[in-house]
Amino acid sequence: MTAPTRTATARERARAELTREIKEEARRQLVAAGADGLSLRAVARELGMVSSALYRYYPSRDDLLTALIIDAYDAIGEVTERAIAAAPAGRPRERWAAACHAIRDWARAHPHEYALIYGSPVPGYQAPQATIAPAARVPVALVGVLAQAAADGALAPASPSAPPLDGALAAQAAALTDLLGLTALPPDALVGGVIAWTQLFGLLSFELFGQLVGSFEPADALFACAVERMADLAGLPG
Amino acid sequence: MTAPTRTATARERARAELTREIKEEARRQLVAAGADGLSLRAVARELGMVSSALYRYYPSRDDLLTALIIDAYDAIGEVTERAIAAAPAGRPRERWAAACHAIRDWARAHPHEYALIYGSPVPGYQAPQATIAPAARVPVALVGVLAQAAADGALAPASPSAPPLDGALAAQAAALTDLLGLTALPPDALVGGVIAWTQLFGLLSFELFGQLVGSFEPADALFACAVERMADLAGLPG
DNA sequence: TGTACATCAGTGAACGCGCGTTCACTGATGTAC
DNA sequence: TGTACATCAGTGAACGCGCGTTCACTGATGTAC
Repeated sequence: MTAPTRTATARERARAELTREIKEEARRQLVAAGADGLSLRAVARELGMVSSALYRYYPSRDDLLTALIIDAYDAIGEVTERAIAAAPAGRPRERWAAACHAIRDWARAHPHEYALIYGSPVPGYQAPQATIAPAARVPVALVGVLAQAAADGALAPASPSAPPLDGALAAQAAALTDLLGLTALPPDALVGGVIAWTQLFGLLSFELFGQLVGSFEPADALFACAVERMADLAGLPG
Repeated sequence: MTAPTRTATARERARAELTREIKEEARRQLVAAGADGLSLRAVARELGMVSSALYRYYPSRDDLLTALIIDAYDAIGEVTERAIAAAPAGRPRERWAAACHAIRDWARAHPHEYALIYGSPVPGYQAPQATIAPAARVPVALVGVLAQAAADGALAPASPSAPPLDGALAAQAAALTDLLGLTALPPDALVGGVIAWTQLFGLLSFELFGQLVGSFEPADALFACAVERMADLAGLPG
C-alpha cells in the first residue's frame, strides 16, 4: 500500500504465499470436521508450523473462517457468472439452466464449502459485513438473467389471473430493483426470480444434506425437471 | 416389555422422567452451541449430576443427539399432520397452505431444532435407520394432500405443453407412489409435490439461516406468495 | 558496498479451559422366598 | 410380614485428548545512511 509500484520483496512474497497456504489447508480440513471442527492447531501441524505462528497471518480463528466463507461465496458466484456469460445472450432460458447446473456442479464438487455458506450458521460466529457482497453474487447473477430478458422484451408478463403482489412484498421488491439498478425488471418478476433462487438452493441442500436418500437419489433427473419448472416460475419462455 | 400390564415402579418412573429431562436440557443447550457444541458434561452439570451418570440413560453422546433428531422430526411432522387435518378436507389448496404455514411457524419457534434436522450434517455423525420414518412424516403428509386431491378428481392434469417425465425420474416417482400406496397419484403430480416440498424448505432455510437479511426480511409476504406459487406448481386448483 | 538499526516470522512454553468415556465403588430400590 | 439377595442409579477419580490465545524470545530479512 505504501509503495504499490515497487516489486514485492522476498518477505512479502513468502507472506502472501503462506497466507494462501494456510487458507488452503484450512479448506482441506473443513472436509474432515466441518466449520466447528476447524482447528488452528491442526492447520499449523499440517503445515509444519507451531500454532502460534498462524497469528501472524490471521488474527483469530474466526478471521480464518471468514476468509473461507468469502472464498466460497466468490467461487460459487464466479462459476455462476461464467456459466451465464458462456450461454447465448438471446436465450435467457438457456442461461438460466446453465447457471443452475453450474451451481449444482460446484456444490457437488465442494459439499463442505457449500455447507459452510448455505448450511446451519456456525454458533457464536457472526458473519462480518465483508461477506455480504460475495454472498450476493449468485442471486444478483440470477436475477440479472431475468432483467436482461425483461429489457429484451423476452419475459412472460405476469399471468392475468395471478393476484397482484402484496403491498409489503411489492415494496421490498421495488427497493431491491432500485438498489441493483434493474429498472427494467418488474417487481413481480423479481419475486418470481427470488422464489426460484430459494427453490434452487432448497433442492440442492436436500440433495447434499441427505434428505433425498432412498427416494430421489441420484437427483439428476429431479434437478433437471426442477430447473425447467423454475424457469417457468421465473417467467422465462421456453 | 417383560410385564407390560404391571404398573411402573418408582424406579421405572424416575428413570423415564430423567430420560426425558436429560433430553430437554440437551435441547435447551442446542440453542447456545448447536449440535456440535452439545456437551454431555454441560447437560449433567445443569441437572446437578455427575457426567458419568448420563451413561445410565444414553449410551453415548451420539445416541442423545439421535433422540433429539427424532423428536424434532416428530414434532414438525405432527404439526404438519395436525394442520392438514384441521383444514377442510374438500379444499386441498387450503390444506396445503395450512401445512406450509404450520411448518414455518414451528421452524421459527424452534430454529435450532430446525437447523439440527435441515441444516448441514454434523460431521462424523451418521444418522441411524431410526430417523428415517420420522423424517418422512412431513413429505408424506404433504404428498398425502395431493393424493387425496387426486382421488377426489381435484388435481389439475399435467399441462399438455409440459414434456413427459424423464424416464429415470418417472421410475423413481412410480417406486415411491408404490411404496407409499398412493396409487391414485400420477407420477408427475408426485414430482410436482416433491419439488414444492424442496421449495418450501429452501425458502425456510434461507429465512432462518440469514440469506434474506437486507432484502426480503421479514419474509412473511414472500413466504405467503411462495406458498401460492407452490400450490400452483403442485397442481392444486385455486 | 558496508554497517547499524528496525522490522518481522517463527519458536516453544505456558495458561486455562473443556471434552467423552471408563471403572470400581456405595447405597438405595426392588424381588423371591 | 420379614429377610437375603440381586439389580440398578449415581459418585468421584482418572485417562487421554484437544483447543484458542498470549508472551518473551531468537534469528533472519529489509532499510537508511
